[in-house]
Amino acid sequence: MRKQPRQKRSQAMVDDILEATMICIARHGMEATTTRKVAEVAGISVGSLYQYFQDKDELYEAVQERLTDAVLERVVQVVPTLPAHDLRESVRILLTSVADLLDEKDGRYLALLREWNQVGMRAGVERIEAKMMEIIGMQAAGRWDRDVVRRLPLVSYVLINAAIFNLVRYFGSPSPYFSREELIGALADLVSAQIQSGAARD
Amino acid sequence: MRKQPRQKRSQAMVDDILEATMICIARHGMEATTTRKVAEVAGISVGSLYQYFQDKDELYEAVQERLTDAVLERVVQVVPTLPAHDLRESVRILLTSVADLLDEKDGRYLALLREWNQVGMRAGVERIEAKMMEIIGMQAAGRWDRDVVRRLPLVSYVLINAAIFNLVRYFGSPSPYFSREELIGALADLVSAQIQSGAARD
DNA sequence: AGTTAATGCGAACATCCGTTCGCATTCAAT
DNA sequence: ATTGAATGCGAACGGATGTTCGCATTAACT
Repeated sequence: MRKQPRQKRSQAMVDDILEATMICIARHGMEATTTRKVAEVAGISVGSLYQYFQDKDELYEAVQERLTDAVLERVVQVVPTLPAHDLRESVRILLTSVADLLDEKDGRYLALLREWNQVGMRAGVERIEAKMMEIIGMQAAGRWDRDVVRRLPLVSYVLINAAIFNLVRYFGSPSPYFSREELIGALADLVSAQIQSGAARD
Repeated sequence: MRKQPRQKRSQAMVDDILEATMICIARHGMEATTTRKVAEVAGISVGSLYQYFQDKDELYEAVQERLTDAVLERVVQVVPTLPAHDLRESVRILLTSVADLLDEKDGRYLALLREWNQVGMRAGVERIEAKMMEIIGMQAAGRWDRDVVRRLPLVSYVLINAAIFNLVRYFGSPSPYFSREELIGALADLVSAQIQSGAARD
């Protein structure tokens, strides 16, 4: 990378490049995404691409950060509205806001989230997980009894992963047997029931 | 592919090649796995590889089938023992048998399952899912009340995905806060509670 | 032992990849 | 309008990849 972008045109370019990268990944997956294709979709040259990103990895890191930021932004946006609802409805609202994001822009975010196990992508899932843990923790504070809180880390882990991967899987190839809303409803049931019950075991 | 393997040495070779492919994927991921590396690990030449597999894709398909077969074999093996236990214990046994497989052979199966969203790999997850649905259905037959059974497809879908991806994620990078057994326990709680309760909603 | 078909090999080929670099263009400041 | 820096370009480079093909080796059968 030669320098930080100083002129307006180049700042817009960084944005175009990231957007183009996401489009490429959404179209043909991460493996088939090349610097040349990204440049082509962005309407620039490969050379310009390398002025703002040291290498392909750095490009992917930036794009992953974009995904994570987008998810977290949605989540944070709805958090203030949650105290007005019961647990199940809160979960439903939360999941719907993420699901809406995955539906946007021809599934650009969805395609990215699907590649979570690619090197350099895992950090994103961990950031999302951490934020969700925090939100659950806030809901729990002083309201639920000790036993529920004690098992919260494990239960949260399981539930967050369950929610994320069910959404990714369903949106990637929706089952004809139930709708998006039914899926989210089932997940909301799952999460709220499991948290409130405190999990049957000792 | 020139011909079907007729001699013993060549039949063993097909096996070596598949094993080598899995080792390569486990070591450096699917993206970094090349025909040359596979041949090297298998101790053969690239030319020989192409005698038994038309192209790289066919190799991957075969390897994915291997993974699916291995998982289903384990599952089918423990199914007859399930009626002796309650639902939660049944789920625990089932999950443990899959988890054991993922632990085997330096995580060869785990690495493969992580790449489920790669093209040509999704069929495997669907086969596993179908089998699990069948098992759950058998357990349900005549034993659970109508309302539980009616919601079974959706609830099963959610729970199976929750179980698979929680296992894959945990085994891929285990959390230091809880053990493998605790994770499986939590999943068993989740699945059994959710199925038996019939899900709180209408 | 000799013959033939099956099997194994690996250098060679075309293609594509990530990345670089010298040059052309544009911008901002004078 | 001139200048010097910032930005944009794309042909070119070295290396890796999937795949092929003619030849060497091995097994099976007479």
